[in-house]
Amino acid sequence: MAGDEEQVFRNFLARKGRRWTPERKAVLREVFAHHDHFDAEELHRRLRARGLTVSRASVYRTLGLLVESGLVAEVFVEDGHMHYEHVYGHEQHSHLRCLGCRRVIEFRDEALPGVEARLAAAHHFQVTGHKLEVYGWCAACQGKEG
Amino acid sequence: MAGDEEQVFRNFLARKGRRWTPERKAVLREVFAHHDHFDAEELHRRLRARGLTVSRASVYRTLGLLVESGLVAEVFVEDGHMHYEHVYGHEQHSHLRCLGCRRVIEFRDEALPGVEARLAAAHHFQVTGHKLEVYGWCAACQGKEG
DNA sequence: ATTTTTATTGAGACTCTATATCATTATTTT
DNA sequence: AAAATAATGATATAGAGTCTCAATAAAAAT
Ligand SMILES: [Mn+2]
Ligand SMILES: [Mn+2]
Ligand SMILES: [Zn+2]
Ligand SMILES: [Zn+2]
Repeated sequence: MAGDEEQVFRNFLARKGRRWTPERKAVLREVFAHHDHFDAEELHRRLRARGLTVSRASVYRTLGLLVESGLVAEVFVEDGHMHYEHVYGHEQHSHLRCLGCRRVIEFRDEALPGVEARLAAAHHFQVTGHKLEVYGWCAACQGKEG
Repeated sequence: MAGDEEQVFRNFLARKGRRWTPERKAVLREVFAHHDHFDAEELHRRLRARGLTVSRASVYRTLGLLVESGLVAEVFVEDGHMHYEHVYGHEQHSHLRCLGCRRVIEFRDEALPGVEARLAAAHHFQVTGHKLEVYGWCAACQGKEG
């Protein structure tokens, strides 16, 4: 299960008639090298820092494929652009965000599966996932709102 | 409480040393004229259609102020840009989105206040709000995933 | 192994959303 | 009425993300 993301991605690509390339491999590896939230330009920078030449266009394109495959998820918009995280091999979780220092705390809550189930039943939806962000002020930032 | 948004906005502006102008009034009125989800350009178009001349810049600026005041909320990103809704005078709700036809269903779930409360306690957060989106396929769109 | 087919790449142009600049105008205060 | 200062609109600018296309490389066919 863990470390298996390459096989999952290759299967996904094969199923869609897409190809496995060194660029896609490099992006996949970098995305799964750290557990953190990142954006496209940062990912591009990291790859270059490792001496791997993957164009900006290919980074964006591969990121799209990774999201489509379900290995990676869009987490939130900050500073006017999307941020991502790898999700394959990790428990589903949500994000608690401090409006002051912008710190992000990951959390799991047992109530969410119930919410999904109720919605599926009430609206005849085939629910595939959800995104929950909770906002507020962390202990350190409380009272600095002005 | 309902229809009170003008007074709330004027108070908000006064408190921040900002001014009440015809342009801000026009934007506020248009935002509260319909209950739907909209984007900045659409709002601008609607104002022009009414014969009101408010520049694009002022639309974006006023939208920012409305969000800051809490009268309006950012709901989701679609087609690469933000969508909004007025929230003042309405019960808090979340959004169920069909990945096929992009239809949006509003819903309320009793579990959410509990989630907020548990997070506040566990992380010493002063929680101010949350945003929940649930994704899936509506009855009409199921099986068209390809 | 060679050839053929076709997806991918990279460079840069381009689109679009959103913000910044700044001279002019309007609101608020004195 | 005058002074102070915030807001406006036109336009420029920034930034994220997509598109184009000729060259290249992966996979399939022979
Ligand atoms: Mn996370
Ligand atoms: Mn809504
Ligand atoms: Zn904080
Ligand atoms: Zn649908």
